[in-house]
Amino acid sequence: MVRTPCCKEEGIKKGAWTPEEDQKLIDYLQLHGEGGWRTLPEKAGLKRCGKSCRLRWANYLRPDIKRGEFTPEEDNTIIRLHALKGNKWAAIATSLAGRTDNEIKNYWNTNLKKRLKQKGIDPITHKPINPTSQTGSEPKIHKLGSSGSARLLNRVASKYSTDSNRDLLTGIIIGNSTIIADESQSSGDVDFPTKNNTSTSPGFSDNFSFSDEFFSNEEISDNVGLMEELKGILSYGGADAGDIKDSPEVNVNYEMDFLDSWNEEDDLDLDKFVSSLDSKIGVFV
DNA sequence: AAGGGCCTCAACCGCTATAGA
DNA sequence: CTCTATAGCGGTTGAGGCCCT
Repeated sequence: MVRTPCCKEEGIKKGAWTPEEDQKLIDYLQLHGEGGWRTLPEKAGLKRCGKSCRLRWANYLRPDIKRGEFTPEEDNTIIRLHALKGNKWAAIATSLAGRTDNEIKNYWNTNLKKRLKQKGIDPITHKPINPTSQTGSEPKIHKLGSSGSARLLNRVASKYSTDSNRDLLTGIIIGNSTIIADESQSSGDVDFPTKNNTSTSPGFSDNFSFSDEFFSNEEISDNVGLMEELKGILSYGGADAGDIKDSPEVNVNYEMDFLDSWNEEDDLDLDKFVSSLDSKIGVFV
């Protein structure tokens, strides 16, 4: 059975939209609101199919659409969410205000995917393609400035790195450009990168890090960067449980609130925070 | 200047999901 | 329950611009 084409009528225009057509569509939608796409073209005086009108509006003409280059923060969000959700562009777009799924998809295919490959990261799995064979200039490695913060990240990572979501979390960590460093601890079954996890390991080498375009050394080593990382990890692992199979039963709302209310001027007692999280989760090494 | 190759991104296609009759 | 219309999604295409030779 042959599917009926969406724009089968004679005289239906295809291809690039003209400014005049755009204006007609805008005028109509401002007057009547969205919806009724099937009958919209005729009412608006457009020789287009309804689907084409809807897409033009959704991807280009909507007033809340943000145009222009993606920021490093947006890059990072896309990478992290792609590690989490895969090619679910519409789902990813909900986390980027003013960006459309189409725009994100294009940006991923033309920029981010390539950038990941250049860094030796598989853009599908978000894992290193071949960490032992990387050559060329040594990438700069971001190291966390505090052993406490490293320990915290490592613990949070370990907690959420069960078999089902380990790859996912690996992507999140990689996306954050961080070598989770804590030479004093090992997570046992979990092969998360550590300072001592060298190129002989099937995991990560010290050569493996992300581009400075995503986080500067300063951002990573200071508390602002750390807070963002923690929020990201906690929200993926805890608050957004529906996205992760076998997600922990641990409620991390308090920690999320703590991170939300924390500001740059505050002194951060990481050991205390670690203890708080540790006592709640309590399953780490 | 020309033209060939590459890149970007708006637009399209085909499919699924959902709502309502 | 079935059918139809519509909305939404992800993959793909192709026009146009840019760059290199």
